[in-house]
Amino acid sequence: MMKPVPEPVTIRDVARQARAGVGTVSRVLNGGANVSPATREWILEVMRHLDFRPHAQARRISGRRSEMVCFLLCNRDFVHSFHARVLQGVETCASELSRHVIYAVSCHNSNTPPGRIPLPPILRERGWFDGLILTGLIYGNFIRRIQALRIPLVALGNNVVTVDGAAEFDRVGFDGHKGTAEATEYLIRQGHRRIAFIGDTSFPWFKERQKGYAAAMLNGRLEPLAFTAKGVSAFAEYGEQAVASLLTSKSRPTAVVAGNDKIAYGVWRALLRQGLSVPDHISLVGFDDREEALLMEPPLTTVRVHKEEIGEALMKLLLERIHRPGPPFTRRIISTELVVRRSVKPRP
Amino acid sequence: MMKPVPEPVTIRDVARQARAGVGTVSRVLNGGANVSPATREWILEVMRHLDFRPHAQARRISGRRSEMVCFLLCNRDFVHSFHARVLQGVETCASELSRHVIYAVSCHNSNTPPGRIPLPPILRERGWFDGLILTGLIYGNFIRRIQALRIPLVALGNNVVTVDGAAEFDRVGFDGHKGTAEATEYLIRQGHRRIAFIGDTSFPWFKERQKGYAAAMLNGRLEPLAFTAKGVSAFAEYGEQAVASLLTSKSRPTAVVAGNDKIAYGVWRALLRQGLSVPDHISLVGFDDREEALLMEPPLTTVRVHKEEIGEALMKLLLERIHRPGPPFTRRIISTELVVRRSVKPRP
DNA sequence: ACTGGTTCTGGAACCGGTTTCATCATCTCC
DNA sequence: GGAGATGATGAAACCGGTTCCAGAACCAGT
Repeated sequence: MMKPVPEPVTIRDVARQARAGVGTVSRVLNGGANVSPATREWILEVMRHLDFRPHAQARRISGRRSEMVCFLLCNRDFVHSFHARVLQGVETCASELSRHVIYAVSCHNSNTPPGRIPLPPILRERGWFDGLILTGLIYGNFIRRIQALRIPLVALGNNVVTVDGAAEFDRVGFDGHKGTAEATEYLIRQGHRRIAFIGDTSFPWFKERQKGYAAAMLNGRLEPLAFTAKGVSAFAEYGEQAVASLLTSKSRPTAVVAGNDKIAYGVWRALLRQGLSVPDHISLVGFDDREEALLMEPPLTTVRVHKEEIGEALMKLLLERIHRPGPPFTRRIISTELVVRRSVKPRP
Repeated sequence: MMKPVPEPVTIRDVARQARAGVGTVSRVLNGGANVSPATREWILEVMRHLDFRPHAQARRISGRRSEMVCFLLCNRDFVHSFHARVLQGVETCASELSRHVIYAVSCHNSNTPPGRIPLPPILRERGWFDGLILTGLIYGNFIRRIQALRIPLVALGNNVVTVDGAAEFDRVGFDGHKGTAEATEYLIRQGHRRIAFIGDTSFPWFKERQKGYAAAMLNGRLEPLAFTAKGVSAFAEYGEQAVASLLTSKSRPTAVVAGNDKIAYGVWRALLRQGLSVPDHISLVGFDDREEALLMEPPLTTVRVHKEEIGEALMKLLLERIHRPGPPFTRRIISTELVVRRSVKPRP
C-alpha cells in the first residue's frame, strides 16, 4: 500500500481545529497584540498538537521582508579561508538577529574581463533576500549595476577596484595603510634600516599596504624598496620568486614587509631553501594573521585583521541600510592589531 | 521633497501594460508552452521595458518548492577550512543546478551535551529550503529529530556519532579506514616496522582511521602502537603532546601515522623542537591534505580527501532524496588518494 | 458550411500566510 | 444606566505568483 505524503498543516487547519479565525491564529503566531491570554494558550496548544510549522515563504511574501541576506563572494578565485571567516562573522551576527544567510559565489573568475562579469542568477529575481554583502574582488561597475536594481548592499571596502569608475556604497574595512605602517615602524624601532616590501600591487589591498609601508619609510627618512615577481598568480609563489631578485640586489634588505601571510610564507620558504634563517638573517612581518602565521617556524609577526568582526559589522551595517535607503553612505573601519611573534629580530 | 520608493513591478502590471492576462504572462515567464511566438515576444518586450523581476518567494509558494538547500554545520567548533571546502563543492554544484544555498551553523558547540542540542531556528518554519546537508559533528539522535519533521536530509557520513542510537539516512563520505590503511601499507613498503598512530579516537573519524591503521599493521604482522594526549582540544597540540610520550617509549617508532594534517603538524613541530628531523629521524604521514600539508617543510605525505567532490555528491544525493522520499537509503563513497611528498624516507 | 480537434487566451481560484475592517463584548466614567 | 472608549474576534481582502478551466480562434477534412 502506498502511504501518501501527509499534507502539511496550514494556518487554516489550526483555525478550524481551534474553532477560531485565521486572523486570530496569525496574531498568536506573531506574538500578537490583542489576543486574550486564554485564547492564546488554547491556540498554542492546538498548534503544538497538530505539529504546525508555518510556511516561511508565505509569511515573507505579504510581510514584504525575506529576513535573508546574501553573502556574495565575487570571483571564484577568492574562495579562501579569509572570506570563510568573514562569512562566519556574518552568520554569527545574522543568527543573533534572526536572519538567515544565503551563500553565493559569483560565477566569474580572474580571467573574466571586468566588463563581462555577469550578474549572478540570484539577482534576476527579487525577494530572495533583503540585502547583499559583497566580498572577494569587487569592481565599481559591478556595484553600480547592482545598485541600479535597487538592492541594498554593503561591501568589504578594501576589496573594491574602481578602475571602471567609482561607486558610492556602504563599506566596512580595515586600514591596510595604517596596519602596514605600524608594522614597518615596528621594524624601524627594532633597528632595521633597509626594509623591503613584497606584494603584487595590482591588487587594491596590496597597493594600499604598500603605500602604508612607503609612508612609514619616508617618515623615518628611509628609502622604500620593492621587489616583485612576474607572471605568478599564487601568492606564496609570488613571495618565493620575489625573494630571488631580493637576494641578488646589491644592498640586501635586513627585513621584509610582506603583503600578506601567504606571501610571507613564500618568502620564508625561499629564504629557508637558500639556507637563510628568519629572523637571524632577515626579519619578516606579514599581514592578515591567517592560520599559516602560526604554522611557520618561528611563528610570524603579522598584522591581525579581525575577520569575524568585519563580518559582524557588515551584517549590522547592511541592516541599517535596508531600513534607511538612500545616502549618506557610511564607512566603518575595524582596527588591526600588530601581533608580535618571533620572526623579527632587533638589529643593533 | 520626499522621493517615494517606487513600487516594484508585478506580474499584473506587466499583464495590464501588455493588454494580456496574467496567466499568459506567467506562461511566458516559465518558458511556457502554448504561447504564440508573437505574444511571447511582445510580453518579453514589455517585461524588459518595465524592468520586471519576478518575486522569488511568490513563485515558490505555489510551486511548492523553494529551490534552496540548507548547508548546516553542526557544532560551532567545526568552523574550519575542511567544511568551507565541502560548502564550496555544494555551492558549485547547486549553482549549476539552479539552486541556492543557505549557510547555517548550529548554535551548540562541543561543550553542549548531546541530549541538549537545540534544533536550529531555521527548522522551526517549513518552506525555507527543500533539503538539508549536515556536516560538522553530527549525533544520530539529532538526525532522527530532524527526520521526524519530514525534512529530506543527507549527511557527511564520516562525521556521524551514534552514541545515542543509530539513524538511517543518505550519506556521502570517504573511506577513512581504507585511506589510512593504504598510507600505513605505504610506510610498511618503505621498510618501516615500528609505526605509531596518533589521533584522538573519541572522534568517530579518527576512530575509523585508527582501525584502518591497525588492520594494515596486523596484516603486515606488525604490532599497532598508539600514543595519546590528555585534555587538549586543539588537534595540533594533541599531536605535540602525544609526541612527548612517544619519545620516552622504550622502542621509539620510526614512523608516525597522524589522524589528520593538523595533528601531523603538531607532531612535526614537536619533533623539530626536540631537534629531530622529519623524515630523517621519523617519517610522517597525515590525512586530509589541507593547506598545512604544503606549508610544512618538507611537505607532508598525506591522504587527500576530495572535499569539493564530497560537497557535489552531497548536493546531488540530496536532490535525489527530495524527489524520492522514503527508503532505501544510499551511501556514496568518494575515494581518497595517497599524495606522496617528502615526509617519508625509506628504511633499509 | 459544418464538424472535430488543436492551440491560445484571459479570468478566477488558489498557495499560506498577513492585514484591514466591521462587529460585538467589556470596561470606564459621569 | 447610558455614552464612549477599548479590546477581542472572525471574515474578507490582499501579497505576487501558478494553475485550472471555459471559451475563442484557428485549422484541416468532408
